[in-house]
Amino acid sequence: MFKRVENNINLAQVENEISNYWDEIDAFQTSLNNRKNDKIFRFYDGPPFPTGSPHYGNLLAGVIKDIVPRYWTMRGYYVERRFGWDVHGLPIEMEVQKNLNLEDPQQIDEYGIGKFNEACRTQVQTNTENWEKITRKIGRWVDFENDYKTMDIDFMESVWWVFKELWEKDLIYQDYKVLPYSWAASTPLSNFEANMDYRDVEDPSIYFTLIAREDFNSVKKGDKFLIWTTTPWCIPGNLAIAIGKDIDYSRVSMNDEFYWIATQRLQELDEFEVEIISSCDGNELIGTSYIPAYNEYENLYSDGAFRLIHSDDTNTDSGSGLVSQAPAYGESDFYALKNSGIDVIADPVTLSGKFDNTFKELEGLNVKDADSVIMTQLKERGNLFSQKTEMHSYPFCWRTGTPLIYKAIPTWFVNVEKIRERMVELNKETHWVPGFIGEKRFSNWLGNARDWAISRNRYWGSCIPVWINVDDPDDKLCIGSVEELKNLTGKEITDLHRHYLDDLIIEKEGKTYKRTSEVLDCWFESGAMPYGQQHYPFENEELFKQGFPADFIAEGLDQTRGWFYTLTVLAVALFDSVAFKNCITTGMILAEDGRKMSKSLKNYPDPEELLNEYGGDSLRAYLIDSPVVRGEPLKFSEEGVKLVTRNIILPLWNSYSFFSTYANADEITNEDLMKALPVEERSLMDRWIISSLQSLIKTVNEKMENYYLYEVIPPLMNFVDELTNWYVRSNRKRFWKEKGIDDIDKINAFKTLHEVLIEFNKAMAPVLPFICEKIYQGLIDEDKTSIHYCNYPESNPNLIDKDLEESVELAKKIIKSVRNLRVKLKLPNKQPLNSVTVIPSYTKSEWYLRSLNADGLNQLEKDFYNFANAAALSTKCEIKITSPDYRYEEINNNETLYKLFMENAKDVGREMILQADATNPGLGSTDMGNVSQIFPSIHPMLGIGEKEAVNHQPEYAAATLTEGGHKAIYDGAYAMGASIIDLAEKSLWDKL
RNA sequence: GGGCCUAUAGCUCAGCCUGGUUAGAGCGCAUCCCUGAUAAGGAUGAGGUCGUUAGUUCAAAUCUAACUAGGCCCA
Repeated sequence: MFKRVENNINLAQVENEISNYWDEIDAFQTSLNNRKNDKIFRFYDGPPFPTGSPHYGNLLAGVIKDIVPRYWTMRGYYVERRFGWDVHGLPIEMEVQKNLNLEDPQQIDEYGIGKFNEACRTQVQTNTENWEKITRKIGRWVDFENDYKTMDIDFMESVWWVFKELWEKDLIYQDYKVLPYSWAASTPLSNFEANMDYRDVEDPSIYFTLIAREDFNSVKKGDKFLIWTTTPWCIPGNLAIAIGKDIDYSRVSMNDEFYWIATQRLQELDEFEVEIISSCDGNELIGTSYIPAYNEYENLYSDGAFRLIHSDDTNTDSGSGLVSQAPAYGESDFYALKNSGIDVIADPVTLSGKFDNTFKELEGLNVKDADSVIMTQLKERGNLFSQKTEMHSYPFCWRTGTPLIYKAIPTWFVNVEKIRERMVELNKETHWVPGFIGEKRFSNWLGNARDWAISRNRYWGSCIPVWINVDDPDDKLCIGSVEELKNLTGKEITDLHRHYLDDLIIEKEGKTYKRTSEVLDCWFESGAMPYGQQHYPFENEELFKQGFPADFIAEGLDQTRGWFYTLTVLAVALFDSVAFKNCITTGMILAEDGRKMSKSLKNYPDPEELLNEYGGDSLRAYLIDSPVVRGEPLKFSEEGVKLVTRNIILPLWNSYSFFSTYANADEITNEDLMKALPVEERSLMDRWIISSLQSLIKTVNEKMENYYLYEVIPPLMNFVDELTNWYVRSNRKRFWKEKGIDDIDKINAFKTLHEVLIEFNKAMAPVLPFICEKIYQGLIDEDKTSIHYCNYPESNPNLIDKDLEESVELAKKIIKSVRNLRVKLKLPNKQPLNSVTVIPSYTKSEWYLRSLNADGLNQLEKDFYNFANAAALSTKCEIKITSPDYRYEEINNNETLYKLFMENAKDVGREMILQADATNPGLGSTDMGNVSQIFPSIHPMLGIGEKEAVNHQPEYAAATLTEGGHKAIYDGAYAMGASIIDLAEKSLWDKL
C-alpha cells in the first residue's frame, strides 16, 4: 500500500532527511560502484581557492558539475567525481599574512618561511569545512575524501614532471617581465594588487629634448627631439625614443634651433614663434640615432640603443608624439624595444627603489626623490624644454601606501607563442556551450596568446624545479621527480615546498647547484590538474589515458583567461591534444541591483540562509533556468528562487501527494497496479499523457547529450503544467470512483499516474535530486535503493502519438475558448450548456475534431467529454462542428486562419516560384514585379530580389507573402498563369 | 585602447541565425472565478517609439554600418 503524504512540505527539512538517507545507504558510492565496469565519462573538477565561504558563482558551478555527471551516471557511465582544491597562491598567503600580522616579504623572511608555509597549510584545512557543508546542501555528490589538493606531494611531483616535459621540449625560458613593484615591500605585485589603491596625485609633467647624433633622412645632426614624460626618474634608464610609423612629424625652427614633434601636436608650441621647415612620416625617422641625456650607458649604443623606434602605443592624444622608452620601467617600452630587435635593458634602480652607483650624482636617491634632482640636471645640460605639474591617477602599494613603480623582474616563461596556432586549431574540436565563447572569445584569446609568465617571487606554492650552477648561471639542472632529486642530493624528500628545498644543494661533477628561489604561478598547477590528480605518470597511467581529455568541464566566463587557458596550453604542449571535449561556460552572477555581489554592501542573501529557507533543489532549478547557463549575467533574486519553488517543485509535489492521498484511501497496492491494461488499451487521456512524457524524454535527452542545460527546464516546466493542470485536473473523477464501478478504468488511471510520476521523476532526478528521490521512495516498494541508481529514461517511439498530442492541444484550446466565453458572457463555470459550436479555423482542426468525436468510438468520445469537463461543459452538451469557409475574405477576418496562413505563406510562395521557374523559364523579375505592381495599394505581397530572379537562381528566389496573403495568392497566381493557380491551390490547401 | 557579449512590457527573458502574421511567455499589477491537490488553482485585462541613427530591401525587432549604455576579460 502507498503511504499517504502531507501536501504541506518543508523542503529544506525533507532535503536534510534525504541527505541523511543517502549517507545511510552510502548512495553516492553505491551509484559509482554500480557502474564500475562500464564506460568511463571523465569529469574534471576545476579547483576553487578555499578562501572564505563559497559564493553563488561557486554554487552555480557546483550545480552544473553535479547535474551533468548525475545524468551520465544514469545513462550508464562511470563518472568519477573528485573534489579539487587549489590551495596555493597569493589569496591564501594574504589571508595568513593578515592573521600573522606580517606586512611584507621581509617580515615573512624574518618570521621564517617554514613557519609561514605551515601556517598556510593549516589555514587551507580550516577553510574546507564550510565548503563541504554547503556542497551537501545543494545536493552535489562529490568525493571529498578522495579529493586532490595542489599541495599534496603527489600532485606537486606531477607538476614537476609537467615542467620538465616543457623544459625538454625547449618551451621554458628566462627573461625579464615588467611588473608593478613596491619598493617599500621589495616585492613585485600582481595586477590585482596594483589595482587596489589608485590615488590622484600631482606629478611633474615635463618636456625634455634629446639631440640627433647624425644626419638621417630629413633629420639633421643637432636637431632636437621633443619628448614628454611624467616620470623623470626613468630618463637615466632611457634607451630609445618611440614614434608611430604612420604619424606625421614636423621639423620646426624655433629660436634658431630645430625641433621634431608630431604635426598633430604642434599646438604644444602655440606660445612660441615656430616655423615648419618640413614634415615626414614616422617611418622615415625610424633608425635615427640620438645622444642620451646621461652617458653612463653609452656602451649600449653599439647594441642598438639610442635610436628612434616604432611603437603601436604611440599616439597623438597627448604629449609630443615622441615617447621616452625605458625598457626596465614600462611594459610597453620593454616590448617596443624587443619588437624593434633591440635586446638591451638598463636598470640602475635597486630592489629598494634607490639608484645604484651607476649614476654618481643619483646614487642612493629614492626614485621619486630623484625626480627633482634629475630635472635640475637636465636644465643644467640644456635638455629641459618646459616644466609643470599635472594631476593624474597613479597606483599605490595597498599595504605600505607608497607609490608603485613598474620594474623589470627576472621571470620564467612558457613559450606559448610557439604553439598558439596549434591551440587555435585543436580548440575547434571542443564543443563549447554557448558556442560563441569557444568560437570567438576563447579562440581569439588563443590566437593572440603571449608567452606565459609562470614564476612568482612568493612562498606558498610549487617550486620551480631548477637548480642553477652558482658559478655559471647558464648551467641549469631541471628536476622532474622526487626520485631524481633524492639521487642528486642524497637526501630523503618528504615534501616539495620551499622550506624543504631552499637549502638543498646539488653537488655534481664538482659543481655546486642551488635552486632558483621562485615558486610557480598557481595557475600552472590548475592547468596541470589532469596529471596531478592522478599522479601521472608516476602512477595510474592506464587510468589517466582512459580519461584524457576530459569529457566535460564547467566554469565561469572568467576562466577563459584562467583555467580553460592553462589546461589548453599544457595539454597542447604535452600531448598535442585538447584537455576537454565539452565545456559549459556560465555567466557572472550579479546582485539583484545589477551590481557585483559585495559583502560590504550586503546586496545579496546569504547562500546558507537561502538554502535553509528554500532548499537546494529550488536554487538548482533557479540557476539552471537562468541566463547564466547561456554565458550571460544573472541578476540574482531571492524572489526568483521562490517562484521556481512555487512553479515547479510544489506542483510536482502536489501531483505526487494527490496520488498518494487517493491511492492510500483506496488501499491500492503495487499488485493492483499490475492489473492495469497495456498502454495501447488505456483511455485517450492516459495515452496522451504517456505520449507527451515520451516526447519530453526525447527532447530532454537530446538537450542533455549536447550540454544545452538551459533548454531542459522549459520543457520540463511545461510538462509539470500538463500533468498537474490538465491530466490530474481533468481526470480527478476517475480516481474518486467508488469500488466496484469501472474498477479497471480506475486502476488504469492510477497506473498511468504512477508510471508517469516515476519516469518523470527519473528524468528530473539529475536536476532536482532531492525531491525526485523523495517522491520515488514513496512510489516504489524496494528498500535501500535510490532513484539515482536507475537508468535514465529513454524515449519509446511506440508510445508517442503526435496526432493525439496535437488533438489534445486543440481540445485545450477549445476548453480555454469556452472558459473565455463564459467570462465574457458572465456565465457561471458550472452552468451546463446545451451546445457549443466549434468552427475550426483550418482543415486539420476539423480532422482532429472528427477523430475525437465522430469516429464512432465511444471511448474516444467519453474521454473527450471527460476532458471537456475541465471546462465544466455538461456531458450532455452537444459539440457541433461546422466546416469553415475558405474564401479569402475570411482569412483576413479570422485571426486563427490568418495566423496559420501566414505561417505557411513563405513556404507556399517559395514553392510557387520554384515551380514557376521550372515550368516557365520566361518568368522573371518582371512578372514577379508585376504582381506587386498590380496591387500596390493593397499590399506588396510577392517579392523577389531582382538579381536573383534575373540570374535564375530559384533557390534564392524566396518569394514571401505579407498581409492580405490569400487574396494576393489568388491575384498573384492569376497574373502568372493558370498552372500556378493549381499549384497555389494544392500546396496551400495541403498545408492549411 | 582591444576582444567578446547584452540592449524587446514595470521586472526576468523568448523571437533575430533563415527579413514578410496583429512582436510572445512568466512574474508583478487590476478585475473576477474556484475552494473535495488549498503555504494552491483558474480566467480576463491593462501594459511595448523592439537602445539611437543611417543604410540595404517592395518589406527590418530580424541583415549591414556607426553610435550610446551596461557586463566580462585583457591592456
